[in-house]
Amino acid sequence: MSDKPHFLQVALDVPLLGLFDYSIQIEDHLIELQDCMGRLVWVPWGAAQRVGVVMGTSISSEFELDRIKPFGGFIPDLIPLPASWVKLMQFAADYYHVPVGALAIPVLPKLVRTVPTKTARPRKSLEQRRTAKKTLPVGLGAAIKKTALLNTAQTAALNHMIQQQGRFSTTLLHGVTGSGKTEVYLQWFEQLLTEPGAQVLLLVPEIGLTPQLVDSVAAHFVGKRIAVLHSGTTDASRASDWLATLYGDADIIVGTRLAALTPIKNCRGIVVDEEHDASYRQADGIPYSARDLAIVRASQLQIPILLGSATPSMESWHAAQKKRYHYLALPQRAQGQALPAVQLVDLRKHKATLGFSEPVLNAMARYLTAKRQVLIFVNRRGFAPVLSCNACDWMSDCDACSAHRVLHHLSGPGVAAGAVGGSRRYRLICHHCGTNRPVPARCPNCGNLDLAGQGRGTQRIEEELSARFPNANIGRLDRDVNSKAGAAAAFFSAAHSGELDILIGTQMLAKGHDFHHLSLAVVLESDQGLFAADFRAPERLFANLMQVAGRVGRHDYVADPANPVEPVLMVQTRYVDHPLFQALKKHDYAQFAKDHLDERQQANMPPFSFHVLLKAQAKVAQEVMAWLDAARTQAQNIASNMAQQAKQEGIELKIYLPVPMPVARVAHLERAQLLIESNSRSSLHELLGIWIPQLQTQKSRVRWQVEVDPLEI
DNA sequence: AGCACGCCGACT
DNA sequence: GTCGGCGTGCTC
Repeated sequence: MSDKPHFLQVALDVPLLGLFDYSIQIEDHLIELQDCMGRLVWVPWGAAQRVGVVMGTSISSEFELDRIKPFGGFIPDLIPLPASWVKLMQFAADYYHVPVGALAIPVLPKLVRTVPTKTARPRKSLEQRRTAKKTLPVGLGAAIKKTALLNTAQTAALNHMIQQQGRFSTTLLHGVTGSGKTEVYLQWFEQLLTEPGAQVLLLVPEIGLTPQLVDSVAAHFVGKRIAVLHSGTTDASRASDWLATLYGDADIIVGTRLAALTPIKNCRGIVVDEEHDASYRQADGIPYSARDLAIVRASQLQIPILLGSATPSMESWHAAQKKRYHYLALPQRAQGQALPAVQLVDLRKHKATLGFSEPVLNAMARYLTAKRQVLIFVNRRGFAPVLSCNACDWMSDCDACSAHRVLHHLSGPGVAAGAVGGSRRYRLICHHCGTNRPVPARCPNCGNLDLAGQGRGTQRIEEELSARFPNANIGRLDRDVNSKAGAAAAFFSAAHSGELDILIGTQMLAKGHDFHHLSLAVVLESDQGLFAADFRAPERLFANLMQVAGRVGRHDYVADPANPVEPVLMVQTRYVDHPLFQALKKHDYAQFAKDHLDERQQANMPPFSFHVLLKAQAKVAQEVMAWLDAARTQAQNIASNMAQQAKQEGIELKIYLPVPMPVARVAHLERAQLLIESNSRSSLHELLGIWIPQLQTQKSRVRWQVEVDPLEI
């Protein structure tokens, strides 16, 4: 045999770009070098051991040979991850300019990315985990299965998707809430799954909030095996569902953003539900867009992908207008129900007391009397956004962040009467760093006893409404409720059974759920979305409002002349004439999108340009700004070197001045950012390819991160 | 990011 | 006398 050297190029979850070479004695492992591709390995890393993925193999290395260590071993009982997956990861790493391992490793189940040691052998081998759980959640049986009849638009959409089979295409399915997008997904999947060994991928924003979608999948697919992938499952079930996906044991894979990166044996079609949803992008850790990577994946695999939304992202809408995506509309609700009427309540004419205007209160009373549910949409959790002193200018500022600490009720409902100051029933919590403090008995600044919460959040609305409507059964859903085990489920079950009369909640209440008893939805305030600094704020506001509208009156509404309680969405605003609200009134997404895209084009904003954001943080603000200034100079130099050829092609690179982030200080760290805008995506990437390595070589206390296609700027 | 090594304050 | 603070430097 040969004694030629052999090397594995391994991706590790470390903040260093590139792959790491390790030597391997292939004879010892009875393996051909090329068969190592995609395998999970463990390797020595400094003093520790880590799990990595083999992204490449070689018989030579650029690294100093005497510093190359032998790799530790293969993760046992595991087939290699597919070549198509390796390719996807490589693309994603190049595109987002991040280490491959930083993307690929964290999405592996913990039980798979554990270094096997002699002392702590895993309790079960991966092979046992894969085979033991033969019964993935399987379709629930013939009694439940009913294939709904499709209306004309749904049938057209389904036929279109079936025609795409076996080639890459992106289709935008634009349908209002209740228009039956899910049924199109399911019947399309059913077609795809008739091919032996085929698998399909369904991406959803947040599984916990869309259990009804998962239920309909289970109900629809009798005898099919479903894998569910999201961060909320136990390690064991995450591992077995992941393995089922990799080995082709699962037919349908339903998951959140991380499922976009999961290895799948034979994926034949992808659906991204609610494609506009920010949770596909929002990141703790590496910022990537699961929706965009799903499209890349489809293109690499030459399979069709379907993006569904009632309020498509401006990017997708624009792509559909430019015919890069197919466009399909489901213009009506599947059962022909009307969309709720939208009433704008002019806050300049109707003064709001405790947040509620007279017309809204009257309507609430009327709907409650008629035994219909009422939903109140509030965009702040907690009791009051800030506690302040009535005698001086003290406010409950967080000492670690440039933000107020939010006044929170400690425990559930129960009206907390009396003074807030010193009460043990309240806490001050910073929503940025999480610090949690008691409420001072007196003003820390002047000693005054009169401390009061300013503004209102979900908890205060709940309390005030229970005083106004003492006979109403009120339930609340926000992140605080959702974080308590079982609390969200209890809320939804009470809401669905009709036990609750008033539902109060933040965004998460507007997602996915179908409330049969609900006829009135109220949005208390939304105007900050109209004039926010973030250019995407109107898009988010419109999507939220449409989503709230979609909760209302989705079920058979029987007109009763004695009780006129038709489905209604009421929005309180000071800007009734704003085009956004006028479009909302007509449920006219296309009108909103046109207006808003025109604005984007005027301002040269995405999707008419591309963004890259350099974010930096350190303890001292000047240090951050100085570092960003230096980084900016470097970027300008790189850009001017690129400029000559670029100019001929009309390429522009605009490097903005660094600015502090909207919340400048979080957890004692000062944060600022630098935006680069270009009409050429490839020029931005060329710039990053030179810039990032330069930034990495200079050592500094400043922590930084580059974000490609940032969602918020 | 971890994790070591390294040189200065309040404790059994 | 040492436990431990986190600054700095390295990882194929």
